[in-house]
Amino acid sequence: MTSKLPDEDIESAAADVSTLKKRGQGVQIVYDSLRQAILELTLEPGSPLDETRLADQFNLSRTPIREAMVRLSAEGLLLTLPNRNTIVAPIDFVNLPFYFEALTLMYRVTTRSAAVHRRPEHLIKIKSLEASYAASVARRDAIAMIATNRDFHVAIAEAGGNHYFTQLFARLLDEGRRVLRLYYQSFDDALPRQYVDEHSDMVAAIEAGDADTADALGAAHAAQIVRQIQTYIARDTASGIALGEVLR
Amino acid sequence: MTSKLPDEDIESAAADVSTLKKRGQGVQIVYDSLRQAILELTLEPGSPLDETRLADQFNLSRTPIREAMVRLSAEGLLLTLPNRNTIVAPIDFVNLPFYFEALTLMYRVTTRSAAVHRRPEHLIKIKSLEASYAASVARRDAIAMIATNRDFHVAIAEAGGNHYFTQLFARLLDEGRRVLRLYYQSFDDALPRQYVDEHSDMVAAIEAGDADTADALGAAHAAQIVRQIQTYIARDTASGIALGEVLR
DNA sequence: TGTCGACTGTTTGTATATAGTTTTGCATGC
DNA sequence: GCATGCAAAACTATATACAAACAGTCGACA
Repeated sequence: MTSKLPDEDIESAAADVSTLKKRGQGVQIVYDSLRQAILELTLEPGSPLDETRLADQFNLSRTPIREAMVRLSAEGLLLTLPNRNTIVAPIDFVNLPFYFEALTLMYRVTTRSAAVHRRPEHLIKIKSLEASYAASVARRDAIAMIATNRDFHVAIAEAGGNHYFTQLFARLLDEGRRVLRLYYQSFDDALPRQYVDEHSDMVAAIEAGDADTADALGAAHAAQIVRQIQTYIARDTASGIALGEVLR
Repeated sequence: MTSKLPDEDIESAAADVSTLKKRGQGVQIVYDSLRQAILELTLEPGSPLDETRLADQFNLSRTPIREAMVRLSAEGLLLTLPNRNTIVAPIDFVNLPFYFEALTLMYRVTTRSAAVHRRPEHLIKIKSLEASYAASVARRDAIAMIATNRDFHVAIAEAGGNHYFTQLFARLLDEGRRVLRLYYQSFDDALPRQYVDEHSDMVAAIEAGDADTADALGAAHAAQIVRQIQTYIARDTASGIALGEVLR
């Protein structure tokens, strides 16, 4: 199965804004579009990006395209092969254990910090995103679920106030969006409901300022996710299908 | 006091390689030069960078200069003001407590992980850098001390094997280089000797595979550094000098 | 004398052109 | 049938050109 070129998807995203782009906005539009396409797997891991083609699709010159690509490379979402082309960073299943380790630590640290440093405006935002997540679970909208779940936890991290943690955590959650996207493609919605409850408990602990409980809930939440993904991968690897497309 | 333009410093660095630069090397050279200049405070925090001038100094066009600057911005070492100029990122003394929090956690996590995952080739590299650090302390070479100390701890993080931790830790240590540079300007060399001993203990714990001891030593090492910098800043803030230049 | 506004110079953001490298396809020889 | 070498195409890295935005200055007017 040869991977088709997802020209139309990106092109449509570009066409929406091609008329009202101003000086200084071009790079941002390209960056946002590509980033979203990568994280939602519209652009498959490993697929090549051609500067000239993207320039045509976005109605820009190659210069802002390159700048957006450099930024995405710096974040690890793209891989630049010198004098060769640039590809979407493959999902690194080999290092998944280290990913889980980092993710778990950040879940704990950010939730704990939020319980200590949260202020009213943080709680408002967190609760709003908690509701958005619950709504997307009710709608069984997998893409919205993944995106709002990410935003929910980033909001908690922001309440913690430590910019270094927030940034690493956001990067981990984004990276995780790609794995989760694979994951959610093949299972019922029983577990997301469980997440809704866990989110609710976390918010309560944060609001109460109970750092230890928040920490424990963060750890449990992380363990939950890790266990599910591991189960999924084990099952999938055993049957030997589907992942081959992405592993390459 | 108006900040002088450190043209010559960067220019000399550029001149060294201007003759033997090849396609694909230009951006890397600019990136490395600027990065080093920023971290060693040759380029003062807050000082502006002019693309055209840098292009002249490096004998390149503005395109590779911009690309290097975009990468440095993504790492937080530069601050881009849209349609205005780009400046060296100021040192954020306000968020220093969060910096210390992150640094301490990473010291603990990386040292612990190293004790678990280290392999012979890691130990060889770590010991080599430990010796380099001791040598630069003996020479009372502050710049080398700071740089090798950074490399020593990054090597430990690499032995831990978790790329996410290594990357955050390296970024924190680099950011710290700028603070330490201020710090080392005004004190005797008694404390670096203490660091040499602490490094030695850490290596021993890592080699023995004693994770808990390694963790504790990492925490103690971090606390040591934090306490010293806090003392320095408190004293300096009290006297009201020197920091004004950088705080702006 | 102070304030507002147009003008000018400087610098960035984007477009286009040029040069150099890698890949790919084909042809030729073994 | 397969390997090897050459040529052309494709694409990237860098250079240059152009246009928009902002900062500072000077002058007009209140």
